[in-house]
Amino acid sequence: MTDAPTGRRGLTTLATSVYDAVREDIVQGILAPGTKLKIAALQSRYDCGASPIREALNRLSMERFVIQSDQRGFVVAPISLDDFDEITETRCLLYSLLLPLAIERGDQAWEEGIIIALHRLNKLPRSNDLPLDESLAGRLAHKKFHRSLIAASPSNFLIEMLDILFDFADRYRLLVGRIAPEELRGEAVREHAELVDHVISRRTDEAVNLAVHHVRRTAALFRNHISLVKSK
Amino acid sequence: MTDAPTGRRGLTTLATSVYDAVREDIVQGILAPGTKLKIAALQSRYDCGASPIREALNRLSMERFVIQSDQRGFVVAPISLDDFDEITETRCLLYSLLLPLAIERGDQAWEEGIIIALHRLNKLPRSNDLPLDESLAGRLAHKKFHRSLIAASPSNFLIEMLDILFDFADRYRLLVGRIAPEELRGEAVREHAELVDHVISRRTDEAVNLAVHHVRRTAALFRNHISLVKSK
DNA sequence: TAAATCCAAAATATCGATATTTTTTTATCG
DNA sequence: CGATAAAAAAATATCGATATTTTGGATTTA
Repeated sequence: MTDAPTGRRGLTTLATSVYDAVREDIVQGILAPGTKLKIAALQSRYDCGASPIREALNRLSMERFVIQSDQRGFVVAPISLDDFDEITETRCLLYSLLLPLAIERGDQAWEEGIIIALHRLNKLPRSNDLPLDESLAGRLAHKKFHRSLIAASPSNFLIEMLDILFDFADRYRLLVGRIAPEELRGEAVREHAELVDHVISRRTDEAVNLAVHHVRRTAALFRNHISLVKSK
Repeated sequence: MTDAPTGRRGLTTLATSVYDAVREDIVQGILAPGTKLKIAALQSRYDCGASPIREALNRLSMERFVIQSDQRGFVVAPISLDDFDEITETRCLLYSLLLPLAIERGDQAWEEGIIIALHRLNKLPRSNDLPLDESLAGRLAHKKFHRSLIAASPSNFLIEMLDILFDFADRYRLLVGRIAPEELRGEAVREHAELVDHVISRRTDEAVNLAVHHVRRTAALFRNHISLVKSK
């Protein structure tokens, strides 16, 4: 789920697990936008000293999940309609840019990566209470699917940026809450399949149009509700 | 010069000044690619404890100036031809994407920002020993000029990414050393003026072509020398 | 002599304590 | 009273010390 920067081998560090945990808590909205992140509070929450907490927050501030200001600590990144629109717009721009390049350059392994990612996304075990697209596993599979489409494009910088933007968008979606009625979920599944078809068949324009439409439509679904979200 | 994330008011922190210093040392090549960044060494170099050092390095690792691996510390990001090509390619892609949008959306303030940035770049006091484009002030002005061109585009995420990529590219340029003969510097000056002309006159295609050409030509100037750079 | 093992030295990650700075509260003055 | 100043409380940033992990030899072993 994470974009952790630390080349992870077997052993991890406290700083890294705090990073993971806080990041996920922010995306899930457990830590509300604007919340003050007090070191002492996080220390007791994660049962460690100040150093791992501060290292984690320093990392998150570079990703913009957290806002840091010298001598005044850290807050969870606030939300706004403008911010959301910019996230959506940037995602669309990057898909328009990268999808054609991936289609042009993609090889067999790339195609197969897409097929696998779609398969895994669709075959995820469904739980009754929690909608698939709010579960950690569901979100991760969805993110990996989106990434697989552009995996063959020539810029890892931009691929990673899209990953982060995906999580930003997910935060807004989760903050707004379960707004997607069943038929809309079905529509997403259909769009995914259709998108894969376009991409694999190298129908560049159709693929881009659908990808952008998919992002915009999903965004529009809950854009109106954003102003209702409670911040701190 | 910096992309420091910390909303800076009057007072700063040790962590932030170490962040600035190490970042600049990496861009200048004073800290060579691949160099192990030992906490104790940095402590005596910057005369502070481990915490500010580690916080600075954690920030830098998220920007990819530094590579972190859990339990094994930090190294200066290594260099490679592939990495350099990806940086160059991504910069070209982003200019192709953002410049048309900026031209389309830019208002008078945007135009004037470009004029000012170019003016400041050209009027910088020249010192005899250090070429302008290797001085901190010169590089900063150059970066600001490039940013001014796309400042009106709709994605701050991508504008900031280009800023970082500019510094990545500058690191390679500075590592390779003074390879730009006088006439080539003159050519850069001419290209800048021409580029501004295209942009302000809304000649989108010409502007994009020249911007991409400018980036690629500059990159090609020292690409061959990269393999000669000594890493650690 | 290449590989595996053990050990010492070095380095990292983390803790607990504290100086500094900011925030909140209380008191004072016009 | 509202504004301001002083004092107290809270929070941040940083230090110095230490447990843990990795690294780099020696040393042994197959």
